[in-house]
Amino acid sequence: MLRWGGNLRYPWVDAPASAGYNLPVMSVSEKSDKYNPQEIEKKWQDKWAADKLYEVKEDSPRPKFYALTMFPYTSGDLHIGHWYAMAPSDVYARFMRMQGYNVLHPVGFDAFGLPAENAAISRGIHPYTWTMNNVENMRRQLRSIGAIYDWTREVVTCLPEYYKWTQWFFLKLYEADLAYRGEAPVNWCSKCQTVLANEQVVGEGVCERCNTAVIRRHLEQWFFRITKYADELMDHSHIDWPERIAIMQRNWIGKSTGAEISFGLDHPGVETKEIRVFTTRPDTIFGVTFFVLAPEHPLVPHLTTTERKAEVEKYIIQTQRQTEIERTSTDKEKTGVFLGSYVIDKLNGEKVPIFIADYVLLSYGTGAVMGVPAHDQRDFEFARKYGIPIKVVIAPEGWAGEDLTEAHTGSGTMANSGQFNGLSNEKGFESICDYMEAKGYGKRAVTYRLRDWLISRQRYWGAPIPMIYCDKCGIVPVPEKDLPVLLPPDAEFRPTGESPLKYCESFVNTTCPKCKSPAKRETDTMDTFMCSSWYFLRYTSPGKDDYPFDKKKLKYWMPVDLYTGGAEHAVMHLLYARFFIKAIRDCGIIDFDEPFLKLFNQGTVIYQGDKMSKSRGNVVTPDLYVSDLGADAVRTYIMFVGPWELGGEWNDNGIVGMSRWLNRVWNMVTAEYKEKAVDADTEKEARRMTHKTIRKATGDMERFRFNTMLAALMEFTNFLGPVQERGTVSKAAWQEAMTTLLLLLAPTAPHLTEELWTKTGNPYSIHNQPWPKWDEALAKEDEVMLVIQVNGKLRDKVTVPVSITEAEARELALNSERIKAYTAGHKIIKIVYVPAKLVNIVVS
RNA sequence: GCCGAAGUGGCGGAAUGGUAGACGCGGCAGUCUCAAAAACUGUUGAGGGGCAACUCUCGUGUCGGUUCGAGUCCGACCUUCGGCACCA
Repeated sequence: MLRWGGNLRYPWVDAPASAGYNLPVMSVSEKSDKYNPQEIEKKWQDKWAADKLYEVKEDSPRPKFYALTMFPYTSGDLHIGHWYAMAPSDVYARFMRMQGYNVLHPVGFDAFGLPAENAAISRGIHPYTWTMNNVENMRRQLRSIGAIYDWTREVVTCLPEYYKWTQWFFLKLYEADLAYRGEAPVNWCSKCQTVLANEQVVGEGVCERCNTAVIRRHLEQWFFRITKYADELMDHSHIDWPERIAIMQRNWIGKSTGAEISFGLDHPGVETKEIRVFTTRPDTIFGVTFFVLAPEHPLVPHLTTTERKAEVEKYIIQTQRQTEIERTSTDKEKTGVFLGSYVIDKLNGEKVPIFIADYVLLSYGTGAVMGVPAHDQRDFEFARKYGIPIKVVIAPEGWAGEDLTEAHTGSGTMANSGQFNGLSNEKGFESICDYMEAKGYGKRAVTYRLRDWLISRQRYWGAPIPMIYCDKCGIVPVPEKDLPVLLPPDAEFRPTGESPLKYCESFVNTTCPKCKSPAKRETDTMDTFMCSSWYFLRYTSPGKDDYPFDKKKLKYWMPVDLYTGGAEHAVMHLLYARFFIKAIRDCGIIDFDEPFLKLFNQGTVIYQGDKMSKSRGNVVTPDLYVSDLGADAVRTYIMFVGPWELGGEWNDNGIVGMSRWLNRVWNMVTAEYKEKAVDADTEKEARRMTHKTIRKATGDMERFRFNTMLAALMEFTNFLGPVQERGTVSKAAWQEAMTTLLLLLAPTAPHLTEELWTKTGNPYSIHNQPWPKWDEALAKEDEVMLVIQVNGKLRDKVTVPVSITEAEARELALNSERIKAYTAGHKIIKIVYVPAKLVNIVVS
């Protein structure tokens, strides 16, 4: 007997043989009552919980599988969007469980963050109360899904037992010099009164949370050195992630390879004798005709001549006044001002005028740019506007010295470049770099768009950064034994938006751990993405209180085998978590490189033209559907509407169809089956359908194609309906079909199938049964429809045995009366044959 | 502007380069009923021909191409949605 399927490797799931007649026997009770989802769902949820059916241990002989879904933020209500994330992932986790894995599928709450604090300010509720009330409600709603969550492992990030370890990790990163305090221009949201990471500035430069325009401020803040890991984070070759997400991360990191080139400076009263620029095009160095500094560049005041001073200052003020939106608008005309001073191009000794222009950003590269108008479109526009010469040094093909109408950014032959003339620009790139490195004018260099991760937030509702400022000792970390640094419960929430911690004396005033003199605590709290960078480690070790996790248990479960969630986290959570794992690996805390081996992004649920979310005010709660049709119908519908990765507009048009179908399944299984007119063909067909359906459902499950899996199960029941009515198969074949149907449906509709499984005399629980296997020999068709085409157009169809030979098929096709009508009078040029599928007769 | 994904009936959607529209919703007709709902059965892409069993033509965003054969592959374009956006 042939055995197929991905579970071959795991003998302990060796199911009742797939050939089928020895599957558990069903005895159907005479009394077939109605399907009542409300009753059975409650009953089974309670029983599963009481029996600890879904609690997992690390001592299983089965291989582990860590199936993780991004934990929800404690907004207070679970909506259809949450179900769309959680129900299918539960189905997959259940499928893997039936496939013989020891499956960890935990749940928890991302519980720190601004909305809790806003509720405190606007409604006088303490953030803790607001959050924990929401947690309570969401727990209830999560339970109604009927998922296999192991609630003993629940994580709530705002509880001291959790954030103690968030703070501990901060200290470890600080010890490893991966956390530092530095001054930097930061994104400031005046409404939230806090800084934002670059990733949290969205759209046209507005705050991710409140849509307020973000402004720039210079502040001392805490940073993580994520840029140190830029290269490693660019590499997705060891993880199975959607290419789309990998590309988004790589674009965000934005690696540029080029050179750092030194320009000479000889300006009265300025000590600095060089300014460095970063360029990706060192091959165009001979085309430099101007030089640009960012308006905020510290050298600008010193390089401005007296007669240019007024104009330069005016321009700087003008730049500051612009919002990020205006300044970064691509189609804005390039503007700038000449400082009156010059740098020296070291390669040819020429004087190059220095400008400032707002299109040069202090935060990228060195904050200075060499202007090569002939080969950079921005520089080209700038040069045109200010009458700066445009010097071609990379000749485009066929160029005969005429003026360019736009910058030539492609490749070409080096010209006007002294000793490098005649080289291809690619060769010129290398030669010029070699030359500059030899002369000390510059060197090859790499720059990233990625900035260090700014984690300070001027808010109350977050994990306090465990640092102390002492007048004598400077910055002193809180000793590990003093963790957690607790949030003071009595802070005052003012509508000014300022952090309550700043004004909470009992919190701020402390003693220096080193010298014991009076000192002050850091009042900033950590970005919540810090909390979500390690929660999946905590799930492995519930309640551990002397270390963030149990090392053995961590080693058993990590890394996460499958992580599912929305693609909106591509450059925030997913990048931070990867960085965090690499950082603590380098601190010696763990020994793997990536947190999530496989990533799957489900689509977004849209409602009223927008992503469904509480903050957008367009949520649809599943509670009403659940109380009306049952959680099983909602689960089934969510998975049936389309491929999981696509998402789409929410409507409940078809949900009643799922309810109908589940009812049909109920009636079919509970009704007594009577053999009436058993016929060999139908018997064979029934068994074929059973095994074909197992094959289809298994393949679809593996690919997350839940919609087509359910369609296949529906086709199966559509086939079985008349069979049951007419009693045309043996009781054994019928029971095989029923057993298979329930097992295949078990992950999708866990309550209904459990009820029917036990009701028909099978041992509790269906969720401990192995996934059925198919027998390829039984699944195989023995007759197929042979399609006959003439010139690629369908002209006839005949039923033939699968074993038909090419010669037989050709003969059959040519002798068909229908076909003759199309071939008569034409010359047959060739005949294409696809085995047991199609004959195409090509005629003149 | 750049990167990515997607365009198929009234709707959600299905289809290893080989019968387009599986499955479900909705619609229509019927069974049951005093009637309705529920349930069940049949039917349902558009257009044409035939009393009929049937049959022909067109049809997967647009225009080309490759192929015996294209929803599927290639090129150009249009639309929608996500992401990035003066990154030197």
